Amino acid sequence: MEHNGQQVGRPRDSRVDEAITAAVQELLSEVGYAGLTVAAVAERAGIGKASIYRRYATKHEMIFAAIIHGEVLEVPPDTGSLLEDLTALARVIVGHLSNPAAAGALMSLLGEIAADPTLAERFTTTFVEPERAGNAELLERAVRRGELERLPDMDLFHAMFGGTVLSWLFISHHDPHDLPERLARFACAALRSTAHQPLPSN
Amino acid sequence: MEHNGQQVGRPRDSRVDEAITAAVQELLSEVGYAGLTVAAVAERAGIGKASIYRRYATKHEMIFAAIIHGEVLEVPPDTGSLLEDLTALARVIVGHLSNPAAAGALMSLLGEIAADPTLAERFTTTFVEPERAGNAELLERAVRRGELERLPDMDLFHAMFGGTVLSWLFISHHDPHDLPERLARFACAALRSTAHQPLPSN
DNA sequence: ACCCTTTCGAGACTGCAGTTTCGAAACTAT
DNA sequence: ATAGTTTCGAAACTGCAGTCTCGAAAGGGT
Repeated sequence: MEHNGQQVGRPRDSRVDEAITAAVQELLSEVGYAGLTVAAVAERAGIGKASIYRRYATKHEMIFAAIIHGEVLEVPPDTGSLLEDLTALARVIVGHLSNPAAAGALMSLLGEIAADPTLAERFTTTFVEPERAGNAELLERAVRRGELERLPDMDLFHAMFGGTVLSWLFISHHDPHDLPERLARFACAALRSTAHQPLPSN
Repeated sequence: MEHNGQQVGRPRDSRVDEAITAAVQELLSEVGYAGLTVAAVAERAGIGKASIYRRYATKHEMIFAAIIHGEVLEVPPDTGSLLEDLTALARVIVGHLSNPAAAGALMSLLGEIAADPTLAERFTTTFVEPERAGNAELLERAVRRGELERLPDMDLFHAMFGGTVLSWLFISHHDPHDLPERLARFACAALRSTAHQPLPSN
């Protein structure tokens, strides 16, 4: 019998995992999402395709894993001001989404996600939830600081903040240069306003 | 020589165009974006695949054309209230984006657009510009009505409003049921606030 | 030592879907 | 009529995702 959770058989070579994610990231920036082939990834990584499919069920999952590799969306440090905190947050998001390779990949991935509940689930727990929590943490700081009376509609705020950046970059195709300042000012004004009149219509 | 703008050669059969868009729309709602194949479209339309590729450079363009077929994003009628106008606008957007078929198609298309400037250009003039103009018209009504002192940062507002719906549906995967009311209330508060203190930090 | 299991790289194989080619048909101009 | 051009549907072509097999290697259990 086996001793504990130890696996029998030859253990996986962690360098293979790294080689795969590295190859995907490289090729993603070279040929883009649409031009990326599993065979090319295997060749670039110096491994067999079987080693890829032993880890990921589909090509999309492989790319997904490579994209999120170490992509922890960290909350910017406390600046002491809600406006500046939001500006910093917007800058982080813009920074992550400005990488043109990851950009197209993310959108294509969202297309896949719309048709694949499993992938959607993973995407939510990996990306959406942590980011939402980060947003909440940032706003809680403002509440503790006294800048806001209470937390706003967090679901809405989260969708609004990230969604605005997304739309700005990939739908409007505007220059992200001064987006952080403009968005932060807008969001800040909205937050202060809604916090004081939380349910104006009822 | 040719007489006027008349084309020489066999004229295109307009029924082919209609058959294509109809087949795409049907199949899109039956099998979704990922499951849609050009062969299936051709078969359903009773035509050859060449007739499709003579009209559209890629499968994505074909789907894009079928989706936007007659999909003019109309501005909701004047309700006499900014809040209700925004609610109606949000409902229109949610309505358009709630079709699960169009959902995946739009996101996949955005992925294509990120790597195809030609497609991006067409998408902008066909979708983005008219929608932005519609948003502006709705806000101008509020200004004329006296609810707002001036138009806000329209680039930002447009990205915010549509982007929030997009993120809400396709990233957060929340129920769109009460989104229009919540978004409209949020946007309304923000607009009134920013309009009264347009440049608070300078 | 000897088995058993699993991973490894390599490559062949399969099935499908996007794209192109082809001969026939439809139309205009001369 | 005839030539030239373009569209038509059918079928062939191409390329890739995904699967499978192979012999070798790396572990652990007994």
